[in-house]
Amino acid sequence: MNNQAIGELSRKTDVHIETIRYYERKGILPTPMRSAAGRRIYGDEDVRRLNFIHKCRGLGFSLKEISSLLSLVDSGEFTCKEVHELTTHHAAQITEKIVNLKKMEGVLQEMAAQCNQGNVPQCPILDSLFDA
Amino acid sequence: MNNQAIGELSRKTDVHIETIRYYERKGILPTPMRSAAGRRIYGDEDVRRLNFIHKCRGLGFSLKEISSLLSLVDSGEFTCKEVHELTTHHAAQITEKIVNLKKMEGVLQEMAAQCNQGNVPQCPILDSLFDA
DNA sequence: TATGTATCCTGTAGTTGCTACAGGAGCAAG
DNA sequence: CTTGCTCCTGTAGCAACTACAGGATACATA
Repeated sequence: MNNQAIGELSRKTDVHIETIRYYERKGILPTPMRSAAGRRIYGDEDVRRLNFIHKCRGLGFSLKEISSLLSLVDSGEFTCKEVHELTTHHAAQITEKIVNLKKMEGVLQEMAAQCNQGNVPQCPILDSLFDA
Repeated sequence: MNNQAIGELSRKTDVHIETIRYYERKGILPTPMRSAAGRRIYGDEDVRRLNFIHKCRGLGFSLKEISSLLSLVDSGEFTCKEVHELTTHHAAQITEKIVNLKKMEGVLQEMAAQCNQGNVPQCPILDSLFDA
């Protein structure tokens, strides 16, 4: 189909209408054709591209990173190596986030374990948070 | 010390001056006394409170959550049980984040492993991202 | 006393990735 | 012809800051 309104694109890709327009403003989706009345008209290529963006977002890529990937694709001059680098770099960032969150998790669990959950206004969790 | 300027509070707590003023605007730090010339004056209690906030932020608590904790403390009517609940709830959220990030990490590593990193304009990573 | 520079003030705008209107216009069916 | 859905633009809000601009004050040194 090459004559889809924004609502249909939205349903097909599971991306909110306002998010689609946002992506357009941000230059990550191309400015589409318009109907006589000024409504956006999309084709299958847009579905494909938006699915790509959606999938990347789901993997935690920033819009900037997605832009880079799409620029590579659009230029047609990408190499597999470049894409691999962007991907592994991103994976490393995620790994780092995981490490940090695990540290937090550990501290929180440790604090919670100190606590007898009593009904008294005294709490080892707060104590340890207030200790500089 | 009970006559500290914002810069000193900042140095003691490792919180940026503008962040301190931001916390004040947000109502998470009390509006401080002012000098004759209108400069903020802080005491040791502020150092303690800001350290608490800073530590909580480092553990991934939102300002809203920190507000709740501080309200409990300020009211003096908290129980250890309440604090324990807030803490374990937050820990559970972090655990969830970790789970999600690990999924992402797995997918990314899998994709990257598919790739031979060649110098050709063809890439299994992109292929799998474009496939809906 | 003059001067320099460090610190402080307010207020506003930018960041990221959206989401949520308000207020208006078009389209399709009964 | 009217009802209700979809679409349009433009603006403002969220979190949690950060980064100025443009001005006032404080303190040390010459």
